Amino acid sequence: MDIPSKYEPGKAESRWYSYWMEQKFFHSTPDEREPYTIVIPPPNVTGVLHMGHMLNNTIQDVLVRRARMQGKNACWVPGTDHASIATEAKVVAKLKEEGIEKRNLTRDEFLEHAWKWTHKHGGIILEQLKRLGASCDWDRTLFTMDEKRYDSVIKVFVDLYNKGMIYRGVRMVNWDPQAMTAVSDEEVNYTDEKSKLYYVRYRIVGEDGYITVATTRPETILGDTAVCANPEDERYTHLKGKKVIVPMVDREVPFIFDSYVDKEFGTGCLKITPAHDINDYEIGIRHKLPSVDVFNDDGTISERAGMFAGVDRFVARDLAEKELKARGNLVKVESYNNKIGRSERTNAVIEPRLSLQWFLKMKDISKPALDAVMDGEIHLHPSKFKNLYRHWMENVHDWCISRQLWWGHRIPAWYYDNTEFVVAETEAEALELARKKSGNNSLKPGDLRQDEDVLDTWFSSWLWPITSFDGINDPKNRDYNYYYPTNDLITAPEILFFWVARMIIAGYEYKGEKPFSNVYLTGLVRDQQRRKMSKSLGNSPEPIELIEKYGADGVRVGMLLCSPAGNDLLYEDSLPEQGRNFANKIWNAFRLVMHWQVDDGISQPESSKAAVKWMNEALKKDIHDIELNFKKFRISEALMIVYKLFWDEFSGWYLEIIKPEYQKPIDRKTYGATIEIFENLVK
RNA sequence: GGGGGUUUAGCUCAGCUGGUUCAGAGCAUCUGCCUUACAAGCAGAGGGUCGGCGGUUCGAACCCGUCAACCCCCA
Repeated sequence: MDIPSKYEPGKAESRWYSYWMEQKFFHSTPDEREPYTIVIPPPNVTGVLHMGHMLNNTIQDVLVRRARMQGKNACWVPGTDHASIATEAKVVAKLKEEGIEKRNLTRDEFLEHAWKWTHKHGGIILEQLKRLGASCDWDRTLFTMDEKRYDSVIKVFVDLYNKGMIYRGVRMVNWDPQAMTAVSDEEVNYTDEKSKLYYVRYRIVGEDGYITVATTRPETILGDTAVCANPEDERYTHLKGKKVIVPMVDREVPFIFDSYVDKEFGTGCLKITPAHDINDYEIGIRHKLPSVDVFNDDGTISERAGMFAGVDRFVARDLAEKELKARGNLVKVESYNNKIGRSERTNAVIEPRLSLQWFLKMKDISKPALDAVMDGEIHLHPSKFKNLYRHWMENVHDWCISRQLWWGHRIPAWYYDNTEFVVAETEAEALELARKKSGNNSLKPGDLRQDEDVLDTWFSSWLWPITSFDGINDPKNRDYNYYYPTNDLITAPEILFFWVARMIIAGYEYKGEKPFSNVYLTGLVRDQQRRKMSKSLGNSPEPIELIEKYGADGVRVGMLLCSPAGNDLLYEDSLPEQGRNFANKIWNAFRLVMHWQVDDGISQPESSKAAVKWMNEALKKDIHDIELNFKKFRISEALMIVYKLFWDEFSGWYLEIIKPEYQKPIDRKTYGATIEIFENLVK
């Protein structure tokens, strides 16, 4: 028998994987065994595998395979996420390349393009996961917008609406003018950026004087409805009850006092634009100020502003500067660093904006989810995230769940006149409800108009552990009652709130039970300069190429060895190299043992006998330690024990001791024991 | 501005309720070896005021205070 001295992972891995698939080793159906369940954090349907996925899914694979070896009925449910904004943006961009503008398409036409795109790219990432060796139950593959998942989301929306937990209202939202949709608070990233601070003077009505206001956004002056100072600021107390004139539009607005204003900042005097700043909005409510929305959906200035109509907001800023200067209202301009909110999806500067949206009340519904983590019903690993979780859950805001997009679950609300609407699962039910509610029995289907907006993507993924087993449509079904609650959830800390917290909330609301017992938060994969690996930076290696070069197991062992829970992983090529070397080490140990001839005639030397005993003890001790580490979700450490056990104890000492002289046979007893040890090790 | 976290070898990190596994592991480095399983290997070696300062204690990487640096989240 000739075995090459170098392990060739490519061949072995693909052969084993097809064998596993053919034998349906990963498939699970409910039986009398204890279940072990993981639902995959669904990757973006049109995405491709990146380093984070590799780390994340490797950990899941380890846990699932371990459960399987422990005799549990292990089920790992794969699937993909429709990723509303991201996918829609990609489709829009692709259509644009073909010379098609989204606004020239009907909703249905656009969705047809989007589905085509999804079908074309949707399978890629799942195939890549197979290359990685992920032992998912592929027969259960799901999509957040397949029929059952879609229906579940609609049902839940209707249910929450009927319980009075979903409402429609005008609120300040984060508006992304490029995607032309509202985004949630969590989808806004704040960065320090250089900007200018403009000092602008406003004439005081009935006096000769001016007051000066500092602002970073002179274009919003058009929407000012007050000027405000701190009530304790003596510089301005004499202006009580006075009015001032807004420059450019010459509107008379009151001078008011509110303790929100920081005396130290700028001139201590703040212009109030309730339509375009969250704090101004709140001050506006307190002082019953009107609000003037000066922007259009795409970030250009609207007719309502009174000037610069149709001009982009950043161009308008420069125009406003010139205009103010020309009118003698501009006192000075300073350079200034301030925090700018940008959309996570499009990187466009977020515009705080008043808008009519759908919201989910979070306060009551999130209570059980807070308790579950605090009481240890659900464990976060590492536990340092507990405090963070509590802080967030105690300060939840209502969740803006509507998005001005087409790709997603369309809000099941039907309007039968401009403001009146009903919420129902189907149009037929809606019609019936509308007739009842309006008292107008002659309403026809054509009189109903469905809400144009879709739901936030997280409004489907927060149900994922439930809908994976169709628990909303059919709560009595066998899978749901067998697999739920799932055991462990593996994900990145950045979506602890986006997703994890909300899944816990949904779990208690719809099943009265936690969705999982353990949450393992992985670190981020970064490069040597600690930069997050990303496509745009181009600092990420291509995962599939790595697999080809080092073998999937090599890459996986390498990554796992140095990524304790919650710690970032600084990637370099030496990692998969180490993994590959380990695979090679195993290969060669196997090769050595396979070459031995067995002779029943010779007896076992004392040295071998002792070695077998010693090796088995070492093995027993390490298995015990490995168990302990798994219990604490210290997977890196567990793997390191295996690594050292195999490399040092087994290969370094044991094999050297029992190794017979060159070309001499080995005794039966030692051989048998060795094979047994080997098999235990490989597990 | 509020909260959380981190700081131990060149790098990534262990180190539990203070005391014989307390200064550790892997990788990297250096030296010597192509020795019949493996050079993707083997044998050996070096390397740290445990962020700074102060305190508690018979005793501190570990507890307390303080300062510093870095990271994350929220406004």
